Amino acid sequence: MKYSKATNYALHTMLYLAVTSPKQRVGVQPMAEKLEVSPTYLSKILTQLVKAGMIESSPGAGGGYKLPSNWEEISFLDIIHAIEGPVSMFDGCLNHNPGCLIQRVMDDAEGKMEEELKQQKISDLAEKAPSVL
Amino acid sequence: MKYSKATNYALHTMLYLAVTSPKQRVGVQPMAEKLEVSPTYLSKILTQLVKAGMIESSPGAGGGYKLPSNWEEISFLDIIHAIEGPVSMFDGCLNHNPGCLIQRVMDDAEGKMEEELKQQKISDLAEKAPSVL
DNA sequence: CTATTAAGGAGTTATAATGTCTATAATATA
DNA sequence: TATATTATAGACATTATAACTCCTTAATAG
Ligand code: SF4
Ligand code: SF4
Repeated sequence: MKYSKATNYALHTMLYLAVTSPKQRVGVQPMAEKLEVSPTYLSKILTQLVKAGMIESSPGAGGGYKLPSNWEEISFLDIIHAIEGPVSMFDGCLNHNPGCLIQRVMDDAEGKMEEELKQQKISDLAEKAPSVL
Repeated sequence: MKYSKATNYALHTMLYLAVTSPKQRVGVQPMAEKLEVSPTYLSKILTQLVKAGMIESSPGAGGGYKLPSNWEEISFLDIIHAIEGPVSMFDGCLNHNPGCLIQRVMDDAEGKMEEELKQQKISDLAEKAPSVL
């Protein structure tokens, strides 16, 4: 029951982009250095974020990543879901009882957490901590 | 980012005990059959629960497990912590900034979930769904 | 055309979860 | 006391997943 390092990297790169360049493009290398992770591995995570619409990419010289136009709406939950997938954290139900209580309690609790993560926008953090990285 | 099967088993055995025998002792075998898991593996999980004070055990003939006297106070969170440990789900902080915001947001969100899990008692489920297993 | 950068796929390694086996300890009962 | 029963413990094996590497391909700017 731990968030993966990939999620950690994703959150940090998003914050990095929000702080340093809402408009300019940034390549993998500088971010990989900051996070102390290999560029190739971080690249995979960034590709996942692109597919989820969290960032935009362009190849070639002068290319790199940048935030999309709606970046101020992006929440922690969006980023986490982009990496971890939207699946439920608990799926121990054998379905021998429709509307079971164990499953419902767990889902409800997870819902509370997601509610909070949905309200936390990456743009808020960029304002409050402009030099966090 | 998924709860382990062990946590699933733990929750189910606790509910089993709460429903079938708040006072009588139950061995591993019947529970292992219900959950379709090997008795030896379930045994380890039960031992963890014993050490955490979630259940009480006695060896020998006629032995087995039973709930402690304060069983009505036991919450989902207690059981989950007994298995998963009390550690934070997110620890991606390199500590290069005291009171960082990413870590705080994640911890706050986790706190919301735990708050909910703390309020959900296993005894409530036993009342509401007496024949769930 | 060439340098630069992202994307994709196949593989490897590391780590943790899951499960098995065997031996030991404790208890009730005959 | 002797025996059957049950939990506990540790070492081990297996499996699943995360984490990471390497190499190739595609796209773009100049
Ligand atoms: S969560 Fe409920 S319905 Fe699902 S397997 Fe467990 S007891 Fe049965
Ligand atoms: S969570 Fe904040 S302080 Fe910790 S490593 Fe990330 S940016 Fe730095």
